[in-house]
Amino acid sequence: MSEKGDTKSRILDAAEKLFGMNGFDGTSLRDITTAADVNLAAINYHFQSKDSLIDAIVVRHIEPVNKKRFELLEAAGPDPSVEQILGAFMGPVMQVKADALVPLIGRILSNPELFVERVFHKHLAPVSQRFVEALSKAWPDLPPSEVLWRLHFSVGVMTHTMLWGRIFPKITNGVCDISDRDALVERAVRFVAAGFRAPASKGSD
Amino acid sequence: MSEKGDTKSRILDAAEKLFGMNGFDGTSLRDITTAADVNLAAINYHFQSKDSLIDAIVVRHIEPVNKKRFELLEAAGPDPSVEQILGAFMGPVMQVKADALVPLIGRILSNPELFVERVFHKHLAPVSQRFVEALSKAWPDLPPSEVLWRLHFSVGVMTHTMLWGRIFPKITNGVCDISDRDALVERAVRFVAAGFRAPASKGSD
DNA sequence: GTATGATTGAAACGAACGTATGAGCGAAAA
DNA sequence: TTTTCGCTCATACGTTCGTTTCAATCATAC
Repeated sequence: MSEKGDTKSRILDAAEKLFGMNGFDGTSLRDITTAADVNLAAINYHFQSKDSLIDAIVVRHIEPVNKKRFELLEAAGPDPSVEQILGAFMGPVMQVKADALVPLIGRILSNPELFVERVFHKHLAPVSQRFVEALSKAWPDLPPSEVLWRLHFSVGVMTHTMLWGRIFPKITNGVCDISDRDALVERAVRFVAAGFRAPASKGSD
Repeated sequence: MSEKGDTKSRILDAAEKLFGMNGFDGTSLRDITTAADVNLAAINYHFQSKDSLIDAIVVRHIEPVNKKRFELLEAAGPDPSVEQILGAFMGPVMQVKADALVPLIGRILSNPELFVERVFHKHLAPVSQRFVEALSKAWPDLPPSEVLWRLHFSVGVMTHTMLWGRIFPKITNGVCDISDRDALVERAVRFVAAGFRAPASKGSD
């Protein structure tokens, strides 16, 4: 078992691709089993339900990403720059290998219902906390609440870029192409890092 | 006809609220007609289909927003600052009156399928073009493609903020609250304006 | 009053969905 | 060989969906 082309893997591969392309609601289990060339019941055998399948996919990719995030943050030393911190935060997400995963991650991060209950509390709260700490240390003038706001904004930049990466070049005559992932991260980090260095608003609570 | 509480208006009001809360796929016509206290067939009588209803809602709100955007840009004079331009771009969206519309706008802007075919080409391409021009003029060092990238990022900030505005405060103990809309716009504009002022990447095509 | 056209009502349609069932298969264990 | 067990198969269940139908109702014009 567990060879590359077995049923379970084929389901996951097809599901990731289709969920990314058409969204979670826009993809039926029959779409997945047809694309994966497996029987419809295989999904309910290997996973228990559609929701559990989504969870499995999310967890499968979010764990290595977070591991990489912490590694990069550690590797940046005791006093990382804002660019290094944000690069560690955004890089592992935006540099995900398979192209099919790019829009999928956008879907996950732009789906509050799915996200809050099943992803945030479990997998992202500690990440958020750790990076807010690092950013507060690197930029002490900024109130913690403002750091959280700007990290929130940065997630928006990241999410939007990935969700639209497949479509946006088509409506801009190929300008905003995301195929060069390293350049993309550099560009995004440059943007949000400058945003972080903006002076704090007066009334930031 | 056309009094405040008539069938057509009640459908629109209920639909906006429910689409914002639960998404387009997550809201059935029966949900809408129940909330609006109208008959199920009323939707297919006043609008032809669910898709047309969505279109009607989108168009109803996107036109005044774009009108306001151009007005603010004009009012900023012949040489507006980056802050003024971005304020004109983001303000009318984020300052939308009814609270129910906030997540709805997030839904619209984070739904590529709906967006590209039915919204972008019709309603947003001219807006994008006009604001890229203004930003290029205000910040001549930046290549036009980089301006487009950063406007793209700014839309991400805006979209994410609105889509998560209802939920994010709950998972941050009330920190990122969006109820003060003016402060929100000021905060977001401050962030993205600083991002725009970052030096251009080397290999920006 | 009566006819007319716009609107609303209850009910049903076919299709697609997630899920469940139980027989059948093949390889490893006995 | 026989048994066992993980897995796949065709098929169907019950629900919900968007949409349609057509009779009933209402306000207005004649």
